[in-house]
Amino acid sequence: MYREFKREVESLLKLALEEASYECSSLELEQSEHADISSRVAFTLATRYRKSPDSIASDIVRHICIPSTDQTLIADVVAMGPYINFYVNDTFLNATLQRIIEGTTRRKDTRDIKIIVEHTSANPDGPLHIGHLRNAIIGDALARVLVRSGYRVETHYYVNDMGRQVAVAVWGASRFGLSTEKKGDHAVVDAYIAANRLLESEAKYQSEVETLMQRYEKGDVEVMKQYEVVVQRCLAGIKASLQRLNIKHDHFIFESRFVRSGDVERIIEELKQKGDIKYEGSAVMLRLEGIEKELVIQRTDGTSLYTTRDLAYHRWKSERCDRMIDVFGKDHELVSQQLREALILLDVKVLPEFVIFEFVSLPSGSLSTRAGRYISADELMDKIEARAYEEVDKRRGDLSAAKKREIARIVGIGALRYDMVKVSPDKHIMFDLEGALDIEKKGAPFIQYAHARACSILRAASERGITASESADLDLLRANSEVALIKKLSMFEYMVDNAAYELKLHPVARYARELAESFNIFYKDCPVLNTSEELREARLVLVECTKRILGDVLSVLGIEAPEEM
RNA sequence: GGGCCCGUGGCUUAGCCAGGAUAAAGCACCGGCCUUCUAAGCCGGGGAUCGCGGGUUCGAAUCCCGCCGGGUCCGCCA
Repeated sequence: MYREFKREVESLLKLALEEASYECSSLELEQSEHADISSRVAFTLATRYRKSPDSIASDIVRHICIPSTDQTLIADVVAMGPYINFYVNDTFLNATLQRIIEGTTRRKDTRDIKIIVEHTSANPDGPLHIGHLRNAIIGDALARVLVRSGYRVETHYYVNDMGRQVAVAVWGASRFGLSTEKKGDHAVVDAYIAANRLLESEAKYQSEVETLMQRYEKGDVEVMKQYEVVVQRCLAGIKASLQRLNIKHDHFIFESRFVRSGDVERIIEELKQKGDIKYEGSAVMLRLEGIEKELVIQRTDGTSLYTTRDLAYHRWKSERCDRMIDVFGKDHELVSQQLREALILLDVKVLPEFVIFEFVSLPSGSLSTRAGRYISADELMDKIEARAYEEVDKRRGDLSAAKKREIARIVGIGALRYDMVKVSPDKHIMFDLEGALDIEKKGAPFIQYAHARACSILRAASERGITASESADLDLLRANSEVALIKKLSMFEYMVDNAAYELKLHPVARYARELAESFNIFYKDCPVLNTSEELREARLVLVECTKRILGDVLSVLGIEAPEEM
């Protein structure tokens, strides 16, 4: 509803500026603690028209005419010094609640734009670790935000099955076997680590790995079968981990398909024609506009490279969507620029947009699957759920063990997901396990708790045979904490649209926390069940609306909303 | 060496792109609040020359230049 309010303010302000004959390019509207929306346009005009900002502001306000219809959402506009402050009216507050109750805030497929979001895409050589988790959680939440904002979204996991790493894992599996006891990804990583150790000490095995890669690229049936077993077992494990996190990809795209289909070959030929090419022996390098480092597109032995296969994948994607977004770690930044430039060269119309996030490192140093220096996502989830269980057990001894486990799962995974999206992606994260286990008070559990409280009130009401009624008199909701809460509720769609536009999630995480906070203050201030009948009906509507939006904002972040905790 | 990112109370961050109203939160710390819908809560308090130095501006955490500290990339790896 905030969006509608802002639009009305924009049109009124624009009109007033015309009538007062001021010209400016921007209305300079901003959210403010002093008003529901505020314009500082008077500052800009002051320089040009050589008048004091204060007098310009009051001049503009004199020209603003708030319509007297019952459609308007604006109660008042005042000049506070140089600022022009707008305030919402009762229509706005009531309409906010009505729209939530009617469910008209949902905007499914309203944009008719299809976006492919690629995320996670960890090599199938072992389990996911914290670094992959940041990628997966950002990617998944981004996809959810985009869906909620009205886009059609498809999520991809790009499987690098042709790289050296996987070849090493396959080689290791054939030499050491794969544990049948362990979860697939953990079984594969054992073989992978053992293989790396052996390869480091005895160089003679290197050629065996290379042979394996060449045979796989050529489509050797026997080698393909070997790969199939290893990759599928590993992916099965990875999928299971992702499922625990509430993450599911629509498609797993194997890079090998682009080699086998001849697409990679075609790309290389086209680049040779269109690009600034340099040969070094039989290797082919491509010079790209504005990038110092040239890109190798074909190796001396004629086999393909990751970037070339990725080019084929992106061109293929571009024919299937209107926009594509790749979630990449910071280490892929240069690659992403090369990718983009090469795609332009290939005349691809839909270019990838990149969401780049900074690294996650351990106090002991950077992460390395190869060296076995990582905390697996599974281990982390186990620990965090166990920690959450202690907390639930302490507070809710009355519940069954199964119920407590369920709540611990929701709270633990929620806390993990929230931690990953609450900060800007370009902030480096030093991962500290103890810190993560110490479930932050104002993180996901805080928001989930507010949701559980809302549910608890509604449950108690329905036990007494009272439900949120449509005939409730919403004009009764005018206590400070009630108004503050309704205003927060009105911001939800606006926040989501903004996040979808900026491709940034942390403002949504922040909003979720603020909404929970507003509800907690209301909860303290305003008894719902224990008050007059009219007020009770109205407050139940507010509680119902808050429960829905809390549930919605959590769901946009991929976090479950418990009914009790 | 070059590119990119980060540097805001003891700790973790928001605000920076589109400069303006007392620099905003959380954790930690101190003090209050459970005979009323879950205290994973609420209320109050102390604590920051926004890394440093210049510049632009009526006005700079925000823009520009130069430093300093930290990270990362610069493979015929992915």
